[in-house]
Amino acid sequence: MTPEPDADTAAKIEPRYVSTVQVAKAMGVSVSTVKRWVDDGILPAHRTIGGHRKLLMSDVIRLVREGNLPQADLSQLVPVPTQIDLSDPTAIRNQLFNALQHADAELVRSLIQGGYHHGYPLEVMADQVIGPAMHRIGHDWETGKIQVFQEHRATQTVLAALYELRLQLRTKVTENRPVAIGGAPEHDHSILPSLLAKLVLIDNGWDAINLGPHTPMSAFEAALRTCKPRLVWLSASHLIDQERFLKEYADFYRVTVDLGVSVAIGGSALTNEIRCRMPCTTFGDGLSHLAAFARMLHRSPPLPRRGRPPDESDQ
Amino acid sequence: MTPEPDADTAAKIEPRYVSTVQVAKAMGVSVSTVKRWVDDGILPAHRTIGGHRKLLMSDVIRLVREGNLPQADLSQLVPVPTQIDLSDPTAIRNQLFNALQHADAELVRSLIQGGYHHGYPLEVMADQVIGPAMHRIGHDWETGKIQVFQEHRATQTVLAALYELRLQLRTKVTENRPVAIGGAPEHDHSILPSLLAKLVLIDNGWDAINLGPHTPMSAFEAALRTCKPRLVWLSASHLIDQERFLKEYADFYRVTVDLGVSVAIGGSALTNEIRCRMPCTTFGDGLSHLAAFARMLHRSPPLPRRGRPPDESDQ
DNA sequence: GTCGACTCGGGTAATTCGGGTC
DNA sequence: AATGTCCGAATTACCCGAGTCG
Repeated sequence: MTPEPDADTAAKIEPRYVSTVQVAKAMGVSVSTVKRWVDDGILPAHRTIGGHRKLLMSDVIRLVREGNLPQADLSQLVPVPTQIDLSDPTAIRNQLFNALQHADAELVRSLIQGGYHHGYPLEVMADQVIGPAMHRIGHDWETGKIQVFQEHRATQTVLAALYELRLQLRTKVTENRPVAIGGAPEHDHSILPSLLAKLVLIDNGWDAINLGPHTPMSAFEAALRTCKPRLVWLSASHLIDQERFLKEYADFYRVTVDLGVSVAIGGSALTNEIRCRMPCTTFGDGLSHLAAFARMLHRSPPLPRRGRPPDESDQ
Repeated sequence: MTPEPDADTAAKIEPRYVSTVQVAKAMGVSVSTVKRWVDDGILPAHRTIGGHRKLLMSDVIRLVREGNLPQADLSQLVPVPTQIDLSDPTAIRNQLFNALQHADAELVRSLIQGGYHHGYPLEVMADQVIGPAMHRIGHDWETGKIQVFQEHRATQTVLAALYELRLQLRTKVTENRPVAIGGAPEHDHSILPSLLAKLVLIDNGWDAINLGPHTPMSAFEAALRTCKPRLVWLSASHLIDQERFLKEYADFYRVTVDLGVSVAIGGSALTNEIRCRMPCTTFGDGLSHLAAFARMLHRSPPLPRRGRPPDESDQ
């Protein structure tokens, strides 16, 4: 894995270098083999001062094409077999929107995975690419520009691409990943926001359990007691009965305080009016907030449980 | 305590490539035979620079399932870490149920993929393993034995495993695959049945488009006209307003007849009483029916369109 | 400056290749 | 005609202490 391509700024990407291990995995051979190929001059490589090999992606691609490994898993290295523009999130978003309109699943996959592997953090992909594209799809549907089935098909296409991307996230070897639980509230049947939240958390070193859409607050509460998470996310895109939701949420939040669990809420359904009535640890307009909060929390000790002073043995 | 997950979480990259010896062992033939098959073009393979053959797993799976080789056990190729019993679907189902109860995602993945690669067709896995296991989860939830969130978590776990399995299906060459479209009707929010139908169709050589849950019949109709499928599947697990559904379905069915599209319906919500009132090309109690019907249809010419004799220019 | 993760070497063991033969 | 087996040579994979990276 690349040693943390930090997530603050993601707008500038240079010619991308990869390590021997990455190439080995992509081509299905061992690291020793890649090193030997480099040493034998088959595969050009630059060296760092300390002697580490740094391979230019284009060189790897060339070897893969000239050699006979066309279907090597270059999705980790070369997201784009065709010509797509990854220069900035807005460009990706527009291409994604078009690809979704034309139901080009292959292109959707390339754009989402390409953007991620190109260096954009997952939360940026979610907030600035996938979210807006899907929102525009939804808008065009409401205004009659596209049909219902196209919206459904687009959702399914993105879903498939995201589950494929999930397999490529950097799952750090460091065990003891803190647990997070989340989902969408009752009567909210949107799938993507909560799945994206899960992926973002996984990408940030968490062990995220997604309860999926249409999950009543009572179920969150039960999951809380069973799974002992440090964080709960709630992604609300549609609310049927606001008052009832707020009431149940209030009960739920009391439990999280008792258990010392942080609560992160978000979603387009949470208007200013509503969020003012929702106590929580953090609110975010997008998954970038969630990611930042999760990173912060990951380095902090658990919240103290109410009614019990912090134990000396903590920390 | 935690249900004892496997030693180190399988953060390892799925071996997309396998060697000739691995294939030979899995298929019960000798290495030379595999090499000859590769050289004769029967089995596609790529070579490393040094000349070693690297076989793509999906190619192997495809060969095994097309040419019906005896006792090919591809589960040897799939890393099955723990000792699991693949001897018969019932055993897998029970293990799957337990794994879902304990939220052992890794084991769920191994069971589903292991069963498929062990030789059970996808429709068998769906009808005799996944379906019953999820049904039992649902039953235990209704009777209060397990909690809501466990049911949700189980669904999400299976979902992830299925999307991963999807990448291993014989999605080989783009050889004029006939198009199928399907989904769940309005107010039916179950995800798995329709996804399983999609996977079964893909595995049987179709190009399946899943519109997902909660899709109104009008959307099916629009998709029909746009995508020109040869087959439509409708998976109904929950019906809110039966009469309205039947009425809208009747309208929809008329369109399918006009367009010469076959209609396959199924799902636990379609009781005898209801199905008697639903005209369709075929009804199935499970995906085995759908698979058989799809295979039959794949070898047949398209249905004639009503009111117009088959045109020579039809493709 | 500490630290964990990654990479480099190089040596050795294990696979795989190709061809020829049963 | 199709497989299975045996061989030396070439290729690849595994191992591990030391050094590098961020």
